[in-house]
Amino acid sequence: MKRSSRLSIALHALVHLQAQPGKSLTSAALATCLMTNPVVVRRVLGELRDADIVDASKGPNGGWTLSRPAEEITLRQVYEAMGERLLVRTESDPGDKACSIVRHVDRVMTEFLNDAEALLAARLARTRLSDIAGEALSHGFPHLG
Amino acid sequence: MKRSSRLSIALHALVHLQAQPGKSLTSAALATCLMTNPVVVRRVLGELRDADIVDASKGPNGGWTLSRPAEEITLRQVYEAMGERLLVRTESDPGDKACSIVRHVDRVMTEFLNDAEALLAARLARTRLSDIAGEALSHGFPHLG
DNA sequence: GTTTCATGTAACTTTATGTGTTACATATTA
DNA sequence: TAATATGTAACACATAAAGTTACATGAAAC
Repeated sequence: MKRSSRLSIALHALVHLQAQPGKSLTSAALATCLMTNPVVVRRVLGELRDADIVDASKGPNGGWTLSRPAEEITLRQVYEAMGERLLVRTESDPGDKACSIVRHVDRVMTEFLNDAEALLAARLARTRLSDIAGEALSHGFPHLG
Repeated sequence: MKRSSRLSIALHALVHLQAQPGKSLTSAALATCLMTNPVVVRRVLGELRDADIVDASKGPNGGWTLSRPAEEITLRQVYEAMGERLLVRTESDPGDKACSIVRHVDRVMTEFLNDAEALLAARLARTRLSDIAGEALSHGFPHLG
């Protein structure tokens, strides 16, 4: 499988949960939908649970549900809950820091990436789970402008 | 070594080339500076050569030089020459496309990432190699604003 | 309380990707 | 023609993500 499909898996699972309000879905059921493994689902949703985005309950009739309405869940919350980086890291070898040019390039790139990360986070905060889930919204993503 | 240090290697090499105007540096010399392997240097600079950012010459006194002044080389050109993505890919498993939710999430994420990519590219276009190389510019990266 | 079912998590395997390395062909200069 | 540098294929190695197995823990239903 591709690298870093975790965010995609998370969103996919959230859309499924939102599509069945009040009903809890098990890791196994979601894994079937997402064509992956129940443990993978638990690992991803576990991070969302720690961020109070979803709830997990054990035992019969247990499973996963949204902690709050889809209108109150932003993509930024999901993104930050997972500790994912949308931007690749471009750091150098640690043993390379003796070179002043390396340090300079690293610092310059780090500043750029930090700024860019904040920019993207702000954009993600504008989109709610309900925005990407509804059929009515087949127009796609709100444009970055 | 870390993931995706290619862009860092490229910038580091370009700064070195710019610091020695008119003088060609060999892959071996650059590899020593960058604490990596000559072949790695050739692989990275080879892509910049294809984009007419650097020139390579063989034989004695051969090596690498900038194709044009550092003021005329933008980070966007470097970035695009390398086919690098600053943003991670978040696509799903190909066999997963039967699910309409997967397709929808993928499309939505792809649109967002494409927009974000264009945004970042525009920012990168504002920065020239000469901006990050000069000692006078110890103030860091031009802020994204 | 016991059974059942679902999450929680550790441990390991598999797979993908980037990087390091060796080897050698090709081209250019003296 | 000898020396030197790039160009590139082929392979080894390291790392990280994902898949998998196994089992402990907890909650509901009977």
